[in-house]
Amino acid sequence: MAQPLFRAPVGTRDILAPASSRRRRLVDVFADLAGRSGFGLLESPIFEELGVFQRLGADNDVVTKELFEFFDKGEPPRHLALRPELTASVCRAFAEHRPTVPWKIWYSGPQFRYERPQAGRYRQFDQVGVETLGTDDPHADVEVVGLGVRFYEELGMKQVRLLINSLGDADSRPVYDAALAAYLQRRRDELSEQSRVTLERNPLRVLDSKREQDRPVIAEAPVMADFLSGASADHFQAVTAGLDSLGAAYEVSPRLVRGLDYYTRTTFEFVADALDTAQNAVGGGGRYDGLVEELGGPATPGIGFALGVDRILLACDAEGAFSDEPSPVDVFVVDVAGGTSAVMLCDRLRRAGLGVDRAFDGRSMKAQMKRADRSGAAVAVIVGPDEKAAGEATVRDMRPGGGQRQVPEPGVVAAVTEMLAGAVS
RNA sequence: GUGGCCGUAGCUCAGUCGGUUAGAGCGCCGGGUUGUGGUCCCGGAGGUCGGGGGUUCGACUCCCCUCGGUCACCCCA
Repeated sequence: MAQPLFRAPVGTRDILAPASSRRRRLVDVFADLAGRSGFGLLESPIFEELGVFQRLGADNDVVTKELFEFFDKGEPPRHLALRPELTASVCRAFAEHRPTVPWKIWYSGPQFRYERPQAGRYRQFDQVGVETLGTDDPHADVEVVGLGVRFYEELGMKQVRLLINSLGDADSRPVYDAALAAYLQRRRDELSEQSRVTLERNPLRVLDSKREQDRPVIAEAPVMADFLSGASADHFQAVTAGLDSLGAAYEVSPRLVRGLDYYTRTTFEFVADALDTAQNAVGGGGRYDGLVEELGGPATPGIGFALGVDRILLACDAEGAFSDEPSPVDVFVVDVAGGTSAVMLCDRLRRAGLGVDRAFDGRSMKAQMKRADRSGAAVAVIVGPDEKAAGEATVRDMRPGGGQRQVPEPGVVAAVTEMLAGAVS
């Protein structure tokens, strides 16, 4: 093949129409839902000072191995990184601006992680998300989680499961961590080699292992639920009770720990059962009560989630939800009389608010009609030498069995509008 | 970062034990008498067989390297 000189970098890709408009519609659905729920849009930089992300956890792959880092031309150079996620940026923005609480924001946009691509995983990927900062009211948890549930519903997805757990607070978590570490150490020999390494770095993460060998050990591991402080247990209870009142189905998943280290108390994940790939988590989030403080702000509780746009779309494909919308083109203008009429008619029809397209290069009538057909337009406006001479245009119904009529040029918009309003399949 | 599989037209693929001008479907372009799409028919354009090296009289076919894709691990949305 003729070798292109360049191609999209590994793990990135061009998204062409109509897939691109479908993505945009998905974000629109989310934006609408978040907006109606009192969340305002936060637009934050695509890159931040490296330190912002390093607060996510020193032994986390996302910040240790997967960061796109670079230096700018400052003197001295600033150490920057493309954002691997957005919660840290949100907390940084909160610490910087000190908005009145509760601060409820939503976001969408690309994020970057230097990983090997695979199904549902890209180096540049898109997420939508919400965050509520400044309150640890369990009802805020319910609002956030419930928003996620309703979003999938609005997309028409049916095979999404909500997994939820509590990781405990600053009082209970260390006790559990110690108990878990002790337990895992005791059965260390039964663990996979990988998990033994993980055990040294972060015992909690061992629970995340997908390796068959680790299953028995994980199955019998102590669960956080037994170590929750009274306050944490009450909080979790209130959250699940709230979800019950929403009629939102969920599964308490004692071993759900999630990847980022900053999570406390409520953690949750949305799993798409329609996806038979390894990457079947279409969203996840939780509470991060210490993160703002980590970033130099006032002690501020927070909760939020991020949903993976790419994976959601994959899951939608798998279960046949949120399909492509029909063509945005209502009318196609065919001009075989020099083309000047098309220039004018397209403009006039577009100004009337209609979706209008046309052909170029003075193609034959047959060719232009074919284009009109492919465009999905319900109506074609045809101008040939006869119409041109008479100062008229033919308005043709492209739908099966549709007829056509010739109208004076000034009446084209009205005739088209009328035809579009008429019997539609 | 590690491993498996794959790499032939824009897309999806076929290509016999290595043997002449590398094929199909879809898409694209044109045509099927004088101005009309969708079905049908005819024709056409389009490929240095991912790239490089090697083996051979001869490589799309075999070997090595490399790049890319894909899937899994890891990690995560």
